[in-house]
Amino acid sequence: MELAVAPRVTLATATLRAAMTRLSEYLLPTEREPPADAEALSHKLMVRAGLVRQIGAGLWSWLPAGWRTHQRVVQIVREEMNAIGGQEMLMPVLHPADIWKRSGRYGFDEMFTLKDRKGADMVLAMTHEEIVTTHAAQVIRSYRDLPKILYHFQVKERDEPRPRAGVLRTREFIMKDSYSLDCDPEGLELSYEKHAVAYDRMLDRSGLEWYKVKADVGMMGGHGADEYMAPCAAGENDVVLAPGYAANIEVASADAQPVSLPPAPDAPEEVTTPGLTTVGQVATTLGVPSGALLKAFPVVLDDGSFVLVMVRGDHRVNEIKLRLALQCGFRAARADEIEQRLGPPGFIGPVGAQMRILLDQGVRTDGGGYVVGGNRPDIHLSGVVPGRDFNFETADVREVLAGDLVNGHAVRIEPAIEVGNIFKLGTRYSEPLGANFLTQSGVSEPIWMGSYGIGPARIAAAAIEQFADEQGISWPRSISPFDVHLVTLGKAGSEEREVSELLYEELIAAGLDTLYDDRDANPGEKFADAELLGVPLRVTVGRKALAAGEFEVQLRRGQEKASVAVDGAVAAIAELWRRLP
RNA sequence: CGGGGAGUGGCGCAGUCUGGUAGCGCACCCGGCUGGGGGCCGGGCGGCCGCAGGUUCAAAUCCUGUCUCCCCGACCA
Repeated sequence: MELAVAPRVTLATATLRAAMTRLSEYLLPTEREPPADAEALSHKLMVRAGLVRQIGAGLWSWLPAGWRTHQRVVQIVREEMNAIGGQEMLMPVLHPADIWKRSGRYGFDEMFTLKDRKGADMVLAMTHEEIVTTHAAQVIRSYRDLPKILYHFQVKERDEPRPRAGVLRTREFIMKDSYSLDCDPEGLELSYEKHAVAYDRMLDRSGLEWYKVKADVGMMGGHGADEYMAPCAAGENDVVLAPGYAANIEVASADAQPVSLPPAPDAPEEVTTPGLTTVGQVATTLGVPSGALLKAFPVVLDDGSFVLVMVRGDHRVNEIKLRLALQCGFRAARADEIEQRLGPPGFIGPVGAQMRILLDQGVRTDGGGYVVGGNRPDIHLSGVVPGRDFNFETADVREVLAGDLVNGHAVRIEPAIEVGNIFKLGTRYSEPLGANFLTQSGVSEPIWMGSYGIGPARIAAAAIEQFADEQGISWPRSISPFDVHLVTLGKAGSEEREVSELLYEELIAAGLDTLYDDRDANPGEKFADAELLGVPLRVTVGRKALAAGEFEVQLRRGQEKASVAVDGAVAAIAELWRRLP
């Protein structure tokens, strides 16, 4: 049996080729059962498929096959960063604490800190804004030195309160973080847009389903942020989606679904509600929808003043949106404070309240009476009309619900994992760290910065979450640890085995990354392992097909089977590979 | 940080209540059979039962302390 010499195919990942990948020699410790404590699908499958192993809470080692996937994602990210003019560098993980003290970001609970032998405070990198900015301060002198996009792939250390779901939320992980340095807001805008383009391409190339959503800037500070979300069951965030709209639920805004209100009488009426302290209880007892109630959420601002936040009974206050609306930090009022300022918790309301009242914009103010707490034990008021019975300011502070409307379309809400984010930092770091440059007119100004992160491990895990089936992982071809999983069914010395050896060499020569299952194992075990690992193409060399002059090929996704003629097999396999998702 | 659960061989577990010197399945090693969906037979290796202290003639088992891990929530630059 002779194999036709295949034309050499050029593949994007050609530079990553590794030589010997015979399963008989390869470290791929597959397990039949998932770890008992694993919950998330990707966690179970990554361990079962031999991709990763845990060494402590939120601390994971990448085994050879898992690392291949990680590195493939890294390479995609690198290529797209380079394509927008990014310059790859490397900054340390261990930092002098002083730099973080100067930027005002020292002492977070999530920050790992330590002392060196001289007793100097050190920190482990949570991110690298402080470090790049320090370098920029040292090195950037003039507008002629700008703009720049600098990036690296480096370990981040975060003492997460609760690591979870395998590789999805860890205390140590590799992130590609890039930083743009510009002269002015316009320059930053351009760098930000370049990153948006690069991120779109990275995620498309990685084969993921993903959304770009509007996001909270959080404690990064700055002027604007988008997040890249991969929908999956193990996701930690909820994204709100409608045609032409995508936002993190933390900042999402939509029109509330209407609720029918009873007509309001001329004045509020007292109703007795003994012991009824929840919206559900009151609504049921009074026979009105819970949306016809107003819920009071008293908060104490950082300046000590009280604000009574009111949302519809079927809505929830979104604390991030509330913080944005208040432009101020706050905490929920304590029971004793509520008692003192308003009335018994469970019966508080806006009528007669001597404080600022913030009414969510989902509340109708065009007539119709609401039920509110009466600020006295066992008393509610019905027929309350905002504006008539109490004064208020309006703000959008409620959490969006599935079915709410954006541009007339009902939104849906999906769990998703954040795989990347882009932030406009502005001068948040350049000012405190003195990263200034001289403008054309000789004036010293702070550099305008942006910061952009993406997590290869999360991309890998999200891909598993999105495409796995009963049998195991089903990789998108661009980030699969291998291109082809070659299974020989022949015993040592058989014809199948000899042909497999030749085919293996030819596949590699053709530029296809091939894992060769040359173990002396039963077919069932080989197939089960192949499906668990999830390489997109499986080529099987078996006696019957070989006698017919064919190899069997199975596409992992959908498990569709096909045959290729032994003559020209490599070219045919390469062609199949090219057409994979 | 609040709530819940768990630490026994590489993985999954039983044994703990009722103390007597550790067991099962898979994996692994050796030999043989089988050879298209985790197959079969025989023979083996491997664990100071998370750690420390205590009670006892005797502790995986009872007591005290401690460490670790997981899940839900809070948190999440």
